[in-house]
Amino acid sequence: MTDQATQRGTTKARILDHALTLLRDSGDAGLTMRRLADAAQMSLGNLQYHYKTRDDVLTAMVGLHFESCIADLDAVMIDLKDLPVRERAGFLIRLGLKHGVELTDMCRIFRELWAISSRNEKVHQAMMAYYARFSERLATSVMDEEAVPGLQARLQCLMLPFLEGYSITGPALPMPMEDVATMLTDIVMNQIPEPSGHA
Amino acid sequence: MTDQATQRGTTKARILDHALTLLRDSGDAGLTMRRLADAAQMSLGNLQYHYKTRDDVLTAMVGLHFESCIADLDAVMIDLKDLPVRERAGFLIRLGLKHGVELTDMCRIFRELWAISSRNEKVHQAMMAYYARFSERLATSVMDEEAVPGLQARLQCLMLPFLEGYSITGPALPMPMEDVATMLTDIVMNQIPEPSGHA
DNA sequence: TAATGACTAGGTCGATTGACCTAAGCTGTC
DNA sequence: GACAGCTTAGGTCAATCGACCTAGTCATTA
Repeated sequence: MTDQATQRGTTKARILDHALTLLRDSGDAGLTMRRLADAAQMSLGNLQYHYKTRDDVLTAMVGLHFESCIADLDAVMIDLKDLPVRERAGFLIRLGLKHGVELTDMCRIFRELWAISSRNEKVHQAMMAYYARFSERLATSVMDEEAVPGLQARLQCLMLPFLEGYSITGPALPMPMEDVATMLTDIVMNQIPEPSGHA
Repeated sequence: MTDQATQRGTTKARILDHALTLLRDSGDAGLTMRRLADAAQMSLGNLQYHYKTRDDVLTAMVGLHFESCIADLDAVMIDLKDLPVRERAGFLIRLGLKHGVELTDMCRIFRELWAISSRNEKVHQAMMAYYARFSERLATSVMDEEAVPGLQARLQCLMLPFLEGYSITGPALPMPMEDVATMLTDIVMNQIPEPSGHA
């Protein structure tokens, strides 16, 4: 079962991978079982062997996408460990803001999921749980100790909404991304009562 | 043509109104010509008399929704004219944050439009133009004169992304809305070099 | 009176959908 | 060799879709 166990994971992952691509490119309505089977180069029957209904595909896909997002953040954090606080915050903020300017794949998928989540309680719960985990890691990757009570929570409430909102409204704003990044970094540093922060 | 002129506007508005409701409740895929005709209590033929294709409905709907959003803001601004800056900012921020907590109809529609806009250039352009107008009014309704060069732009880049992002991530954040409102109000006031700001 | 705009009620068309089904082939494990 | 898991290739089913069409009604306008 060694090969099969690998294949099992691979096939399902392949399906979900193509499902995400379809969702990104053609939206909720564009993600049909037939198109998905075509994209994943398998028969419809086989697709339905792995995922009985379209809804099963949807929920599994959400899980995969969130996991990969958090994994992305973890991967970046490794390189940032030893940087000073301001550098680290600035780097993470710039990374987040870029999604809006370039309209990342990840970003397109999130837009679809936001729409789906307002009509699908299961997806909505999954997204909120993901955002909670994600913003927590974001905050701790800026400051891993609690210098002031409630600092982590404040950083979460500051960065997560801003970054997500910028991914939608970024192109409509009157300042270049770099200036926005500096502004937000200043604001974040102002929350931290350290010699690194200014006035 | 007096009656007809009124009716013409009324009928189209009625169609778009029901279209927005359908979009909000059942998403992009749920908004079909037949369902729309049913919802608006008219024949499919008549609906197609007013809007030849589904795409015509979509684009017209986007325009209507944006106009009504800006009109909403204008209506609120009238009552806020004479309040002190901090009160005004706080009121507007709380108003914006509420959309996320309660998941307003307006908010649901925006989520659908975000998804559509990433696959429809026309809708995307319309949304960016709207956001630019909206954030401008938001900024001027906090501070109508430019106390410092670039202040308006900074307020726009601060408030719009945050409020829109909060409408998605709000329920996942570890602080109650009221505290987030206070934090954001403080940050906004810190941008304004006035005796009203602190520290 | 003739024309026009708004509207109803119905039908047709090809195309697509999700769900479900069957019969068969393949490849490892027990 | 039996069995389980994975896969293909096809089919059926009722339902829905957007677009297009026609024939007719009714009120207002010119």
